[in-house]
Amino acid sequence: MTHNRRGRPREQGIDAAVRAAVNELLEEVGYQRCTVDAIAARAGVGKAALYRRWKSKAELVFAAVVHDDTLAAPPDTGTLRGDVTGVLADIQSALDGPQVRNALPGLLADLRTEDAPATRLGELFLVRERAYLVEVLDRALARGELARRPEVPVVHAMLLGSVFAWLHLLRETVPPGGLADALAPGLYGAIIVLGR
Amino acid sequence: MTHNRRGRPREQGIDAAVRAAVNELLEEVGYQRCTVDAIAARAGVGKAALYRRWKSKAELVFAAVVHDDTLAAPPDTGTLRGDVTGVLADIQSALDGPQVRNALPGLLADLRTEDAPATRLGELFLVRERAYLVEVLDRALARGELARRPEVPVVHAMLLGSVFAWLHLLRETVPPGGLADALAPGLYGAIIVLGR
Amino acid sequence: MTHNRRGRPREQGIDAAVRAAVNELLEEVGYQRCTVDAIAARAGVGKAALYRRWKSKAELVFAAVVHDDTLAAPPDTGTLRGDVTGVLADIQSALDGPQVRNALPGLLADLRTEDAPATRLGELFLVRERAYLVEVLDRALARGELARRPEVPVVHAMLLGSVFAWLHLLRETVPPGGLADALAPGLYGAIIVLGR
Amino acid sequence: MTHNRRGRPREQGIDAAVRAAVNELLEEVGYQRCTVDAIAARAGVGKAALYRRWKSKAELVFAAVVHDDTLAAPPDTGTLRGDVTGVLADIQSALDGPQVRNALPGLLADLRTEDAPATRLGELFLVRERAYLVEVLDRALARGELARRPEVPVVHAMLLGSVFAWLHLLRETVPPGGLADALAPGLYGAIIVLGR
DNA sequence: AGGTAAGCGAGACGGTACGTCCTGTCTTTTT
DNA sequence: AAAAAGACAGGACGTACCGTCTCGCTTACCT
Repeated sequence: MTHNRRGRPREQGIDAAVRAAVNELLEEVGYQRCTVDAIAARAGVGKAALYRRWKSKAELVFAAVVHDDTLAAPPDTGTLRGDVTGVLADIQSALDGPQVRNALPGLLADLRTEDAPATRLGELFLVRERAYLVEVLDRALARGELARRPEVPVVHAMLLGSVFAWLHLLRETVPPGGLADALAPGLYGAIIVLGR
Repeated sequence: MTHNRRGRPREQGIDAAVRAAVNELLEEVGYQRCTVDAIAARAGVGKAALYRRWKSKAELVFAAVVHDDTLAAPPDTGTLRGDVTGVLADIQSALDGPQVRNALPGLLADLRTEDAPATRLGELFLVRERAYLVEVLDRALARGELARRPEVPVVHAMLLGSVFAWLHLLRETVPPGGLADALAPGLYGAIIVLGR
Repeated sequence: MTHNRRGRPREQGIDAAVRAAVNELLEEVGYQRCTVDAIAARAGVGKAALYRRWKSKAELVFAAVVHDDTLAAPPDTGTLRGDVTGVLADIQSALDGPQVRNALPGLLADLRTEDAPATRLGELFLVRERAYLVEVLDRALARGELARRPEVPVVHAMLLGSVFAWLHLLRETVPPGGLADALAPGLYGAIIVLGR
Repeated sequence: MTHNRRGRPREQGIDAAVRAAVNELLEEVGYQRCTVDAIAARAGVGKAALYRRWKSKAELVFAAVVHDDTLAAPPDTGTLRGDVTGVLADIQSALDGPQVRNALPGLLADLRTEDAPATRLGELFLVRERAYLVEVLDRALARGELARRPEVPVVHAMLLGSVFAWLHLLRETVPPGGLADALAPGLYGAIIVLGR
């Protein structure tokens, strides 16, 4: 359960208002100039309410940027090829979008600084992503598309990394057919080779 | 030529002292707490001397962290498989190491903020990397290992992204056989499929 | 009567518990760090209960620090000289003591800020003090020790101010014979001169 | 000497600009709402420049409010009676005035909180005041107006305290003839009695 | 040989953000 | 309706860092 039964309960609307404020500010001014004071002001909220919920700006922004429905459902398209495309599209939808695109580099930098719980939040996201991946691979095994399951971290790194590199390292424009379609052939091939 | 002929010439030892100071500090305290003041103090140098050479902390750290011999020689091992492993090893050697590992996320965040010349430095690195990649692919074409040259940005994203994700997103430990060897099979397969 | 008959009656012990908590905290940490939250916590009381009784921290602390028996009885020693010593002792007992000594400066600062009713509390205290003073002077007139009654505010300022300055401005240690005895001769002389 | 010979020297105008800003703000909004940020903004100065010179808001305001010429010259009027009036006028001029009047209570409260150096600043002022007092008393001894020198702290408390109480405790309006003239007769009488 | 332009270490400067703290109010549930 | 608990808005404080500027000094080039 989330908090004690005694005392005034946390106000419901605040989380939503903050999430909205953060996303607006990220889009308008980017991560660095998305100030905690500005967030509080735009959300009509005191800074104390923010720090009562999140322990730093980084965690706050992370929580605002990662929606619950991100990576909501593992796709099942009937073929490994289709599933890989689906996973890539999910990853892209999580890493793309004006807000995340602005936030991610700063977030990576700030979360790394924080003692341990950098893990807490990031892992939460990655763990779910990896679970989807395992499911996709297991389905392919069941279908006979793979003879054995490749190392999951390797596949994870290739899929997640390819999307991330495209968006944040190479800073290429997203190709007309969609990023997932551009990356899927090669990464599908990689998985097939690893699972032979 | 780098500057006017008049006046006192720039002192020679400073670049080396600064590079050393930055690398020590990155390893000891990470990027965020690797302060410009701390760098200057440790290098026994005034801040003005730093800003005379580099236009921001990010460029300074970037310059200190990227050695000239990074990606020095394009590997030629006789096979695409071997060349891919070589490129991956080069990428790893550029992204790994205690300093870069600490610096990279912060660097990505700060360079993104800076107006245009974020490009200047980052691109310089990426452009060379991409040239090596083109050479590797062309060699494979010449050998008949590939029928056509895959989209270079796609290959680039897969290779660079896989290493980056392993080190900075998934934060996995480097496997005993080496990261390049772990990633090479799948990525080699991907290139083969794309070049068919 | 002070409040409606309906609903739960105000709990009796609260005033005493708060007074005790305030005095403990004043002694332990001083006025500024004697937080309203700390008072409530130590008294085992909600903050609302405090603000239902007093309209600000300053009034709360003031009420806790001024005992009812402060300046309880106007001394009558038979001589002006003795009466002055008595008044001084009363003033000292009101301004001295570990709690008041810690509280007074902060109290003065905060009460001054508050709109009008700063007066309400402070005056209450000063008015009673002044009444005692008038009585003392009138007795001296009746005895023939004074020919005319000196300006009361002047006398009041001299008596109260001397004690306050000793304790809070000069921060001298209280002399062995007692502060009242140290100050009485001079101030008695002053009154005599003024009443000649 | 005021600072090291190396490095950029402290800018001269800042102290004056800050002093002016503080005095304006004290008069306009009082001590509590005379914010450090507001001071910095009005003085056109960064907060760092303030905290480089003074270690807290209280010390900053104190320094701005106590001019060097406060209590500049010990008066010599030829008679103790005149000298006492002069000292009282000096004290009043130090404690009165729109700024000091607004600042003093808050200052007393905040300086008391700070560890030791509350002393540093306050004492500086009191020590000079006491020195003047000693000189006045010694002159009176030399003239034969006093047979022996009264306890200085007692006299100090009476003079300083009377003015302070008038202005900050009783909050009486300053009488038409001037506060010094109203208080001088009684306090002169007190000193005479003590010095008999 | 001396002037001068640019370099140098040191450190102060304006600006900006962070995270903490505290006050006075409000909102729960319980009594 | 009052109680304890504790969340809320607002706002100040003091710290930290960045990139710039200003000292007094030093070093090489160019007259």
